[in-house]
Amino acid sequence: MEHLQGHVGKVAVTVDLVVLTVRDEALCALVVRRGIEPFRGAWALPGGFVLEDEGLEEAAARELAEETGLRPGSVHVEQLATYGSPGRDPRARVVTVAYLALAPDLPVPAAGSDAADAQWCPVDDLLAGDGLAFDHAEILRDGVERARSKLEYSPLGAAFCAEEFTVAELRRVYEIVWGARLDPRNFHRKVTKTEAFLEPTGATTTRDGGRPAQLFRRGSAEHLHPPLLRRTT
Amino acid sequence: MEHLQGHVGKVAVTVDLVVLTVRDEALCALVVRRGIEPFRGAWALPGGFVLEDEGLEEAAARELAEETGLRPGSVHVEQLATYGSPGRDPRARVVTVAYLALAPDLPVPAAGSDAADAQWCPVDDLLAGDGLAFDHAEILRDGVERARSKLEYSPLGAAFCAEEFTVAELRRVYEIVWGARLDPRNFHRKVTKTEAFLEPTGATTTRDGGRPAQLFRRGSAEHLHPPLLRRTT
DNA sequence: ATTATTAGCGTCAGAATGACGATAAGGCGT
DNA sequence: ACGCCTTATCGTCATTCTGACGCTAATAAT
Repeated sequence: MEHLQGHVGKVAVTVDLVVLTVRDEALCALVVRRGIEPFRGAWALPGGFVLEDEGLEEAAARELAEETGLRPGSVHVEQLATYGSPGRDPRARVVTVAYLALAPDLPVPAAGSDAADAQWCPVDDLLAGDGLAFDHAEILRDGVERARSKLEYSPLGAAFCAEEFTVAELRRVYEIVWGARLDPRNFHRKVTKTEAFLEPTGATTTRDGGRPAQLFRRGSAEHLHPPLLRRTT
Repeated sequence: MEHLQGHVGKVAVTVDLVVLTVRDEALCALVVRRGIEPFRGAWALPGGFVLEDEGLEEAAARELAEETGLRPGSVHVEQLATYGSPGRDPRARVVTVAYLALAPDLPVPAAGSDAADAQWCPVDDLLAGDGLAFDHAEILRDGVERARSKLEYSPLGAAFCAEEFTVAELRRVYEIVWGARLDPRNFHRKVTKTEAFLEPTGATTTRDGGRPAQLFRRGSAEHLHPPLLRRTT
């Protein structure tokens, strides 16, 4: 950190977004089709350059809005990690700061912007093949793993749900993100007994069929104590 | 991610290191005295520019070696977070990728390099005052919080210990990093009963006084199941 | 009304944890 | 050699948390 003269290479800095949602019984990520080389025609994570005088978080929020047109309040965004291998972009040295966003099932990506077409795609499909541009498969993998951990230690599973949701809807989120079945009764006990995890709205719904279920909002808790761990194996 | 032309500002990228160790009953961080403006004379986290054709992790490892002269094997290094507020460096736009390193109590920083003098300083002192350059107080705070969490969910407390250590030495690490007292008997039960947390060496030592204690090495576990949580409050 | 379906409560056994007693095995002073 | 101090390590017991699973409640469809 001693000299700022030009003998050190300046590099381009981008933000890339791992935007996850739960749709059609699958954990899905937002991907855009690349219109130019390299990786023309391949899927890529949405993202773009950090502008001058723009903070990283700010850039991520801007890209997210451009790409999805969602109201900022309803989406959880956090920094994921930074990727800067010299060869990750064949054109030039590019360091990218990846952000993880957890969103409820949104209408449809509002596209409209640069990216030809943006769409939700199951992460299992994206990670199974080799179709993602650059090192985006690695970034996506890290994002998915982070999301899985978040469900254990934080109440952020609710970020995948609508503003108001039932315990069963929240449980489906857990089951789909973790890829494991959970006992409905034990899950119900855990989330309702954990302080500040859920906040009852007083209303009920029958949209899941059967007996009416209470509707909840996200509680004020930041962390889960104790956590809700997957697999005791 | 569509055009790489020059209409986007290129920025300088640095790595900064939060190197933590446990010394003299306190959690300490490695800091260097700044020799030039801005913040001349203030303490700063060690760090430096990422060279061309150098990966981020690689740059962090290089800086760590330059600053401490330690054998790479004995130190745990992981990416912490990236900081890039437009105003964080008054001279120019600088994005820094912070790394967290957990080290055993090393002889003394080998200084020798650029940084005038490097030394260990208790994090409580560093965070109490306002003496850290740039946004390094925020970075350090994040690093300390990450370290505290790591102790809960991973066996990395051992990264603060020598190659071979006793249960009591490991417990002291927890107590100092968390700033809380732990019951020696319950701690002993937890760490010895958790699969692959510790690997017995067969040897014993009396360096802590009293009855000889078994020596252990870090086990192969990556995570703790179930975790070792602080405060049940 | 009957049935299907989901919500939500209750029970019980096993695991994990916190509090803490008791014993083991060294060093040390006398 | 002997007792004492210190720390290591094991054990007990009550409490809490979890997994497995039975049972009743409340609605929609028939």
